[in-house]
Amino acid sequence: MARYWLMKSEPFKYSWDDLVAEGEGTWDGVRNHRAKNNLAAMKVGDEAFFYHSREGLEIVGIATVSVDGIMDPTDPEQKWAAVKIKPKCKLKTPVTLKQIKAEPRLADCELVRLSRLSVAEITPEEWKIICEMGGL
DNA sequence: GCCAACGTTGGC
DNA sequence: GCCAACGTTGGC
Repeated sequence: MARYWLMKSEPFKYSWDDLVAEGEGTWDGVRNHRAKNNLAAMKVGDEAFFYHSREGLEIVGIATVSVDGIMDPTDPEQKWAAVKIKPKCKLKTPVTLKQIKAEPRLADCELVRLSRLSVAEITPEEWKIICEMGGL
């Protein structure tokens, strides 16, 4: 069964619009073991929220994993994982970090608990709640 | 721009 | 193998 994720990106580096413009993006450059484990656990067809960090601080869209289990092309030692993702749809209304923190049912999610984790897992329940908050 | 949280490094 | 120092990330 498909799992759900949340991927953080700084919009001035790589934004949702960049992903849409390219059609498919490689999620690389992750240098955190926990995030790497999450990346390695992703399978084609899994869905991920696309979150803008540092600026915006909100979930803007949903992407699907199109290629899983690849090596990070930016890593010369080839020990870090990466995946490719494609944009699926935009949220009708972005869900901000503020809203997520204000929602008691989302208090335990990795995004809130581990604010510095760039790739977090989202449970199916949390996924549903955030989708509803985003107007989907 | 600041600072807290976390990960990594290196001396012992 | 412990832990202090340092660097980086990300929310504010």
